[in-house]
Amino acid sequence: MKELPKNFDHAEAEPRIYAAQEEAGLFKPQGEGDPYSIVIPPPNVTGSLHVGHALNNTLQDILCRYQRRKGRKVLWQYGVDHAGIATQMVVERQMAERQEPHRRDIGRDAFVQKVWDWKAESGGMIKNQLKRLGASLDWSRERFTMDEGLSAAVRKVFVQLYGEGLIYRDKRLVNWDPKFQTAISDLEVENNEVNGKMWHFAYPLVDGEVDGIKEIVIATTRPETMLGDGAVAVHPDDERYTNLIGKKVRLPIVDREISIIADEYPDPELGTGAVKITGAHDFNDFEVAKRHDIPLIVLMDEEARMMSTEENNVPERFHEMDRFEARKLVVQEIEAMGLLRGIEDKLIMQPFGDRSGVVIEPMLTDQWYVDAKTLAVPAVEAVRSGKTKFVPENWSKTYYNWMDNIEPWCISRQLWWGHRIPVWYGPDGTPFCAEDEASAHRLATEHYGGEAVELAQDSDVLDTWFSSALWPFSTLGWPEETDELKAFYPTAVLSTAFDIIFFWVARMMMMAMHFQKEVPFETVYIHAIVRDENGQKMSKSKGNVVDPLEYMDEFGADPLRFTLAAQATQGRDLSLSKQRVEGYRNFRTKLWNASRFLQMKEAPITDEAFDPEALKLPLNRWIAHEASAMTASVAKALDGFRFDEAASAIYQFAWGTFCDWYLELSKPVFDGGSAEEQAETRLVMGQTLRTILVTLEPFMPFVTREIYEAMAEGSSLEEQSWPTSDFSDEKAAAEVQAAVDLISEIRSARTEVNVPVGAKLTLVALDAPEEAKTILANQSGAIGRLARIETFEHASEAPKGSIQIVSRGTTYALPVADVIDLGAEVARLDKAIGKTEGELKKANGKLSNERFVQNAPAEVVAEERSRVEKFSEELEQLNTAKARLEAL
RNA sequence: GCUUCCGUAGCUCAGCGGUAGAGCACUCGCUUCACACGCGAGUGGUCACUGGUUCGAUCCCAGUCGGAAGCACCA
Repeated sequence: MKELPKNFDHAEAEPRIYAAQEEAGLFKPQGEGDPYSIVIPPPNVTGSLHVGHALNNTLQDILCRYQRRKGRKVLWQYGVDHAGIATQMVVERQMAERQEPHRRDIGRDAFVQKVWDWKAESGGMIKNQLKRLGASLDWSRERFTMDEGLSAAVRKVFVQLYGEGLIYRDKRLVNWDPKFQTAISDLEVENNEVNGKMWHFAYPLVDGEVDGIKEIVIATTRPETMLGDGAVAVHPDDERYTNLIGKKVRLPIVDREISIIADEYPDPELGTGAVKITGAHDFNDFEVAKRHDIPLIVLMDEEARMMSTEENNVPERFHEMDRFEARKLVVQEIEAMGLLRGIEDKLIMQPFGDRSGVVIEPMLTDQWYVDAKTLAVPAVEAVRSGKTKFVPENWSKTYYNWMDNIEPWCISRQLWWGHRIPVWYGPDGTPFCAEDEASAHRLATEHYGGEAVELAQDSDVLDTWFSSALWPFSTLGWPEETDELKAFYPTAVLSTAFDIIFFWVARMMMMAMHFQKEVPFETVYIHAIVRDENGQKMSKSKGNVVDPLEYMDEFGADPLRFTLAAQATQGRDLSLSKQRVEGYRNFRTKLWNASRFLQMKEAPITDEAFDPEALKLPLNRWIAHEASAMTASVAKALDGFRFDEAASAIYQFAWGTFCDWYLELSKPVFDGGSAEEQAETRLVMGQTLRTILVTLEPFMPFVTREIYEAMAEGSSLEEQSWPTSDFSDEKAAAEVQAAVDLISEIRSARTEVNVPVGAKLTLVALDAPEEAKTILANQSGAIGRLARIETFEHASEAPKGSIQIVSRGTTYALPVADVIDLGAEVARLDKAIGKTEGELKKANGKLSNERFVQNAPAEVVAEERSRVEKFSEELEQLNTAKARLEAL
């Protein structure tokens, strides 16, 4: 044994241990066991570790380390994604800060090179942070979505889906981010409530009055879009407007005639019941416009500035005007024309780009789409049939809900950083989709009858999620048929927060089912959201973001990990508080000190053959019995993703059972036991510590390894397999438990009656049955030391001036003579009597209910009968004790 | 509006048909030879409310109230 220092220095030990393990190749797949794999949800290349990562990676690490102990050949696949918008934004910002030319000035290739340079320098910061956390990822297999291999996978998938008609080009409205000047997905749009206004504008009827009406009033929150109105719609059943349907109105400012049409879309209850239809700038209007063949009039350019063109008829004075300025001007002009009919204040939902923070504009553009509806069918079926399971199960509803309402997936982005769309256009715009330019040329040559032509590649790139949707198999080498793919696909678990079910899980499921004909993972484990200690969602704007690195600095990675695991309950968010982390730091210290105690008693972790059946001392048989129960329950908990239950089972056993009782009860063995008993106890101590360390290692990989190193003779923690002892000895367990109970009751009585802590007492067992006598004899050392009993006696009558306690049917008297506080003792007995009476009454009540006796299962009734018996006896003894006391 | 989830000790949360639990906090005591980041002993709960099912409900069902989240919509 190497002597453990008085304290564990996490700041020194953790990096040292991690480096040694990485060096030793322990994080790579080991051995010949049944493969087990997890792919990390790829962090953004721009990302740094936040508590969500800390939680998710702690849980994955626990699973991986646990499976390694169980002999599985584990691959935990690492990698990051290229985060199209985020990364381009970061690099552009950096260029601006350095006052370098804008990307448009340096051109596409130079800019992309700059991004690669940035990545080499500052990308993947999260890697070292994950190492600090102790994540046992296989770093040697690191992948990046823009790697050559993964890019090849992307091209292959695109080309195949295109060939199958599952990728197509279409002109539709998209969410346009005017800041980044690209389409973004619905999921990157945040809808926020803002204070807005609703303006009422009158559009005059062209042919004069109809039934006394000369105008129709529409309401809008976005006046600038009226310049592109193609119609006014009313509900066909809205009697106010029936006579106006088919009439024309004159659109002010642009001075254009548009029709009043009937459509189911307007809700007569809302606004004025008449809706302006701006097909090119509103998702709902777009649908209406399509139904009625209403022209789509585009008003804005890529920066969401107004345009004045021949097609849109917008007056020249609006040209290149910001959309919000245009709004003011439109209102002004309408008012000047006397057509403003009202302004209301209104809370409106406005879409914002989650990264740019600017108002998103619906824009009519050409984009590439994936036919998600078709791909979703097998992906849904895989979950319905149970091939992939959600844990907790109820998240599958969210998944179905999303999948059942899935929209075409817009995969093109007007960015420079990302996978370029593998489509080339001929001089007449004919698209040729191929995995590389040469193949595109072959297709083109064939198409144009042997003539070689110039081709221009589509300038857009693919949505980042397009490449990360392939992650579970592209990281394993696909489209190559690699050994890894064969061994590790499908993966065992995907662990993630619920907010990514749509973003990612759904898309991985679709791509995997289509290209592998096999699910990407057997289980989707959805973990909680980490909130602050007040249960508030963490956000930068609230300033309540907890930095996991700070906790690691202060307490080390082990306590943070244990805290996260212990709080990772299913179906509930977790609140992370410093106090909690501190508490588990204390647990680590407790274990450390217990190990130092073992060293003091010269009880190392040995490789000696250990057969619990051969143990002699009930104490040792008891702890072996408890230890095997603990390891079984931890395994069961982990198999069911109950990290909280697993953590608490270890904590309970290590502190509550091993330290508080076993080590204390071992002390009298070392005081007065035989040499054999001491040797046996040393052996069992070491074995039990080994069990604790092995089961705790997935949760606290650092301190467990440090202790094991120091305590073990000739073995290392990493070569231990998961303890699977099914040893059990109810008799020994009952005996030790009886002693533990008696000690507790004596301690409790002593305190309540104010017996001085140091006073050594005599314990008199009153008419004890044989069984109790045996236990008393076997456990006198333990009881003597822990309950401060000097002598043990047997009698039929309690000595005068005794505290009396009833434990497991036997009355024990503790003569304390003058020390006794008579009033306190009577109160104590009264309390016990009251409690027992209550229980007795409840049990009797049940048994006197005929229907209970008739209907309840026999064993429940029997249990209740034995409770009555037990409580009656106990009550009698307590009453006798009280009578005795009062007779004094 | 639709769909989830949650109301259990002061706090954070387990439990989920048959004796209410943990950690922290709190109170009292303790230099007991591993540990004061500790040891020992305690205090603290009509398990949100109302009905129903059941021999029996914190647990199942329905509703009410309170809180959170996601999705959709708001001209």
